[in-house]
Amino acid sequence: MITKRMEDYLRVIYEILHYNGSVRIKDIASKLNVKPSSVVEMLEKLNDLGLIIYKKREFIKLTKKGEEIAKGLKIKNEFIVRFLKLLGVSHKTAIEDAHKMEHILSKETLDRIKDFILYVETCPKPIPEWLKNFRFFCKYKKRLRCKECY
Amino acid sequence: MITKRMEDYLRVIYEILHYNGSVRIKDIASKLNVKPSSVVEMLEKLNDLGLIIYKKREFIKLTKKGEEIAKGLKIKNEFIVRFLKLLGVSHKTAIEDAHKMEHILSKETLDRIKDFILYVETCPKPIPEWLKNFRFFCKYKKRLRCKECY
DNA sequence: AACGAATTTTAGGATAACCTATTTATTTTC
DNA sequence: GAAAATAAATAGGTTATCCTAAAATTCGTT
Repeated sequence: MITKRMEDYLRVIYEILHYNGSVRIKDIASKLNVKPSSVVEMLEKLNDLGLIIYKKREFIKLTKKGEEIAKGLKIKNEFIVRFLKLLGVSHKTAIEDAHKMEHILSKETLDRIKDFILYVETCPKPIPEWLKNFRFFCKYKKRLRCKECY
Repeated sequence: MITKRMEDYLRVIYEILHYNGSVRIKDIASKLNVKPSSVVEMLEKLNDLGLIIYKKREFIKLTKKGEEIAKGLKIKNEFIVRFLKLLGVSHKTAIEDAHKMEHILSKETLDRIKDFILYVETCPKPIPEWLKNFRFFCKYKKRLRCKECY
């Protein structure tokens, strides 16, 4: 069974790998705010589960399976961030909340989130009128007349 | 520090209390899919934190503080469920996902969710055109012309 | 009021995370 | 190339949550 925390580690390993070319234990530790010894412990588990290849004092690699999971999380995460930002959530908070949401949302909810993004982004206008009005509403708690529904 | 799991217990106690008038350990256990012995252990912790009043073989009561937390969770939960349903998520999934989301969402995201609900519900039409169109889009993956943006 | 069933409590363990302190290995610098 | 600095690994603990099995208590029925 892959736990939420294992997912966190996989995502972080994936990110560092793609940013740096290689992963060091202390980097994982600092990204996740844990001590290196905790990282080593988790690396052993992930290795035993066939999600990474970890041998003492050697470079860490993701296996096919591990990489797939990490990539899936990253994609999920990006959708959630985009969604929250459409909703008017700030960049910083969107990222924070997305990291928590990516572990727990059902496929169904995630599909609706994707649909929502696509719906907004396929609008002929750069930002749909209703979304502009919603943003205004968030800021001033006042509804603008909207052509469509009045 | 109140953990997510403590929050789960508080919410369940609150719900059973308002549904039944009194709470029994086995009911909490079955709602949370744990064994009664685990419940007892948690009740002791919640009691020590001043969130409930629990004495062996007596009725369980929520303290002021415990009740506030539980009520807060319930309200959060209800907002999230409403929001997910606006997005087209099914009732069952909305409830499941909301129970997970209620522990983790930031105030900011929750505020945007509340705004979204209010924005939709204060529309002069019972369902805004764009939302109707979005629902259609979810189902058929096809955009309807929308007056406002074309 | 007593017996059996249901419920609650206790005792003793398990697991997944985390930690600190220490040891071992590698890398850098003189 | 050896000492100092950095990084990684190990050993031994902690905490939150869960469990099973057994003991204690209460409840419901006769």
